[in-house]
Amino acid sequence: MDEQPRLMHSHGVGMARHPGLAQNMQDGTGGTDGDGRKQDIGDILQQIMTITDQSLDEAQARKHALNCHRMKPALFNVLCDIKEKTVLSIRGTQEEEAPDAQLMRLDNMLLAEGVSGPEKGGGSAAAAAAAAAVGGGVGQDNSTEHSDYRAKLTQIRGIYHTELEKYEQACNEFTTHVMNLLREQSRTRPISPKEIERMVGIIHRKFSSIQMQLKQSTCEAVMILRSRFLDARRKRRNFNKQATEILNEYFYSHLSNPYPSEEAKEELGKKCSITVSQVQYRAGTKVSNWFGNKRIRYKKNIGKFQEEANMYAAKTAVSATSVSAHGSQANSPSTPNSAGSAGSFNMSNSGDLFMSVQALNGDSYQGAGVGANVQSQVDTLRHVISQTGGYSDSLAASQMYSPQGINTNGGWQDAPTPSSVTSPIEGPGSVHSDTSN
DNA sequence: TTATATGATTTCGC
DNA sequence: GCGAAATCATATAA
Repeated sequence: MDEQPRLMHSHGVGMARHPGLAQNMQDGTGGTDGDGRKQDIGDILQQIMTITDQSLDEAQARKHALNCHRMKPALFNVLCDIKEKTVLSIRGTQEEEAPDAQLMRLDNMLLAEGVSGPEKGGGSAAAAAAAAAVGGGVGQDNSTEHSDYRAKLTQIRGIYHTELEKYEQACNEFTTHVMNLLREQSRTRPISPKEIERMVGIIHRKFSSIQMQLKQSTCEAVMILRSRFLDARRKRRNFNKQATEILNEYFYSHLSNPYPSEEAKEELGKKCSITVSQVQYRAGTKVSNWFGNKRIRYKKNIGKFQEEANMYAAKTAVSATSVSAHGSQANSPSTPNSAGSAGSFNMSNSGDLFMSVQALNGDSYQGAGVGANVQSQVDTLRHVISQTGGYSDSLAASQMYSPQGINTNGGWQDAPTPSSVTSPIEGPGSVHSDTSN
């Protein structure tokens, strides 16, 4: 019976430090002196220790009696305190873990990919970017694959949310169950609220590790989906007819210097509806590719492109003439400039045209006062004229189209001076009409 | 199925 | 970093 004081003291916990227990003991009928208290506690402990040796009925009866004992809450308080100060504190230090960076990364990724967070029309910016990358080209294929991508992403999103919900529900159910169980058990063994709390924490950690696995596999699924669609970007797709025409028009009307500036490339890209991938491509890269290929292939086999050149030259000349006939002095709205005008890259304003025609009869078309688009018009007109045999004498002395712009070294004159859409030649005397716009 | 056309990529020089 | 040239890969026509 002297086990109890030893127990108390061995854990550094004395009765005096437990107001509840002290109170109970003072208020109780078990006596107010120290011996009486020791006897009382000792009895209870003895009964607890011997409870397993008794028969079931007897044990039940004893259990009930113990449960109803006036000293029980006080004793449990003490035991809880001891537990907390020993086992739980040790376990607690071991279980404390740093904030999960991995989980945060996964969460951020899922958010960025449009899997978690608010739904934005079937995908996030990343999804749109990936889808844009997929399309690359023009037209229906793009939207088809885009929607295909979005559909698959939505599917992943759906599965993810369903599973997440399931896990959360299971977690809540299990937590409630365990809490009820512990509360129930707390009637027969000392369980502090802190211990219950800790247990809940453990359950949540376990479930969050399951959730992490779910997030990880979702991320993997999205990555696979994305890479599959991004691989499709590499797949060659022909530009549509309209896009090729726009590019060709620009090329042949800037034949002496077919090097569009970054601005011009972007503009052309827009006009051609060539979507540039935000993932890998810089804007205008597709246009750059096209011009790079075109220059090389044109130079390699000028004869083959003769007919095409004639066609576009004639087309451009006709446009220029019609513009001229209107007698407009201001910049035409159809002037392809950096301000983003619509329409094809045809001839510019009549003033420029007039000057260019004049220049054709002289030595130079790059003199002071020559406005934007002069070069393109000159290119075009020279070509047309050379084909029709007109201006033979005066033009024979100047640069003829055959091949226009390519010098003896096989390179383009002025190349690779970048030019804007509006002003292909940026010679010393040229006027930048694009900046005026 | 083959040839050709064409968009994309890589390599190299400047 | 840009462009030329070579090359790859694939779409399309024959």
